Amino acid sequence: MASSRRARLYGGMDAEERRAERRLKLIDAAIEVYGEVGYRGATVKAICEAAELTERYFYESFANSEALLIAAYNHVVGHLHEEMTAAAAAGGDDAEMRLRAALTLYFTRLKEHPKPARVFLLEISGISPAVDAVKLDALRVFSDILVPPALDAKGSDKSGTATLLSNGMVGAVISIALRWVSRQYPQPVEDVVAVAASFCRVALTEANHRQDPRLR
Amino acid sequence: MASSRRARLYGGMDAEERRAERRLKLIDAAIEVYGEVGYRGATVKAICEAAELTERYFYESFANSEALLIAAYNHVVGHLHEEMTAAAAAGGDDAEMRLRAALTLYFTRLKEHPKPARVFLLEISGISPAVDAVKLDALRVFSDILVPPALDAKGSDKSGTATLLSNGMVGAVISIALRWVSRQYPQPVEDVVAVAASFCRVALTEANHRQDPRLR
DNA sequence: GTTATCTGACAATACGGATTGTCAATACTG
DNA sequence: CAGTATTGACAATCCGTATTGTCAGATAAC
Repeated sequence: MASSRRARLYGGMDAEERRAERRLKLIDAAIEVYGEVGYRGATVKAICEAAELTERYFYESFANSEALLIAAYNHVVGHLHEEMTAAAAAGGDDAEMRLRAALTLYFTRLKEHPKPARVFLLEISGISPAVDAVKLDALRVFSDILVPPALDAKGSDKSGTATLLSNGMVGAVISIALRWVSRQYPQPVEDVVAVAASFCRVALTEANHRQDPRLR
Repeated sequence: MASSRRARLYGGMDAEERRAERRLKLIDAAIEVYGEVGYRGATVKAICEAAELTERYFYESFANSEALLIAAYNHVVGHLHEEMTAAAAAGGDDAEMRLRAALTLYFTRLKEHPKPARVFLLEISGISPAVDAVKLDALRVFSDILVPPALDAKGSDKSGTATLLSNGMVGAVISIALRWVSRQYPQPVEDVVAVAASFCRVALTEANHRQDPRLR
């Protein structure tokens, strides 16, 4: 019963496995095509051609273009965040060190993969409420990786200042990244990291100052 | 000859004047409609209805939807920047004071006009290269208003750090603004200004530190 | 009042892409 | 090998909007 008759194998693969493979190919192809013509310029047909699949398989895995965009975004960003978290952990106990490690990894990857960078930095905005929600979620994670929310800030922030700070920080980093990418990396990674870090430091230190307003 | 036969008057207006008036009505209507359904959801027809004009007049003044978007953007942002410049000037000689004055005006206006705020903060990105160029230009102006480029920084920045700093600063402010607007203004203007200013201060002070790297 | 100009409503056309459907070719199973 | 599941190519349909065109009615000039 446990291994009830499985679906016919093709290329040594389960029906499920084949489906999963096609799904991945579509995601990879989408990233590629988005990078060429942007999300808006990307037609279902073009993506399918790039994936060497036909439209039928598109709708097998995704309800519509937007679903694929979200899947592709999560695919890329999820992996990136994992790497950043690992890099931060490897950075030791010092908040400053971990921050720099995470940022360095971030900008390094951005430089290694220009195509997805452009799309997922820029075009991900304003597509639809669903996409925006996904992006907001990712940005929250991003922020928490860079500057982990202090436990002791729990009660001391009824005003929502912490939210503003983390917004600003993420906005600064993303904005720097965006321009750096679209100008094709005019500055070395270290310089970019240094500047980005100086904005993150605002969120890092300002949160503490807040505890004792007299410091400012 | 000087006052050669002008076009027939309608409603006491020149042909030119009527055209200009229609153009303005279209821009106002566009801002309204964009605010309701977003730029992408805004059809030519809907905008024309809101403007109480027919499509014919749309194409009289604009080559296509994108042209109207750009015109509307420049209309709103141009005015805003004028006001910010004035506010900054009224702030006196102190860079910090001028910064706060400009930011206060900025966030105050944002709160007064939620609809255009959303569109021109968010949806303006990634429409097309032409629109992006217009936006980049506006952001440069914005940056220069907040933190006027120091004259003495001329030679000391071959690395493009100043560019990175101003990108980050603008990114932080815009990002804060965006979320603040879409969350319907949870914090008072003063708090938002204070946090935004702390990010701007990075660009303000970091530029100086750069002159003597030992300071950091 | 007559005529030329301008206006508003709306029809006609054009276009591009999403989504679904058909069918023959191919790859596996027994 | 015969039979069925699976695939790939592509046609057919659907849908919505941009853009252009038509025409009767309204408005100003003389």
